[in-house]
Amino acid sequence: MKLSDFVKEKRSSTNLTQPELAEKAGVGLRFVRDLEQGKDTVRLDKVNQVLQLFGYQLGAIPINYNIPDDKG
Amino acid sequence: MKLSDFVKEKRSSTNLTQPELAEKAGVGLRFVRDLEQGKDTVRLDKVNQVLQLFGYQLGAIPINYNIPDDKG
DNA sequence: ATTTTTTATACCCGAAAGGGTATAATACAA
DNA sequence: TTGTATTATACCCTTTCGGGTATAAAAAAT
Repeated sequence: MKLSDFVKEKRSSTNLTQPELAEKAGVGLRFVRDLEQGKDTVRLDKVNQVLQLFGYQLGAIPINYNIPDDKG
Repeated sequence: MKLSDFVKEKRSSTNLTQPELAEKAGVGLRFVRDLEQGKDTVRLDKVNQVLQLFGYQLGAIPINYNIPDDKG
């Protein structure tokens, strides 16, 4: 799953708007938008600030490896 | 496992020097060094260029979740 | 110990990320 | 349709990443 879609999905399942997520994560609104639009030149630490809100973080995973979701 | 250690380990298990890895990945030598030194303000796309050489990529993983290694 | 190889730190600089903000576009509700 | 809420795009500006390079430190080899 693409990172951009992952963030979108987690955000909407948490009922957060982009401005709310930005504030909670401590990043700019512009960053949240770039991230959800799939911009891949974003900074690692900023991405992690966002993911941390959902209990996730960036890590190296084998290509084509699927991370199990929260349900198992 | 920390990303910096992951890269170091993969690189040395592939018998590559930092300059060699940089060239193969298409990034600068400075970047490889920053990455292995644990700098967390690096760019996502550049990290992926490096990880791709080892068959890995960055992805959102649950905090405290351990990715199985190549052996299974 | 000495030489060679590899890695770490430091500097300069162009390019671009990211924040703020404004506006347009879209989605949604009434 | 009209009005509201949310998201997308665009601009300006400051900060800094990342490349190149040089030098120092460390590691490895002889």
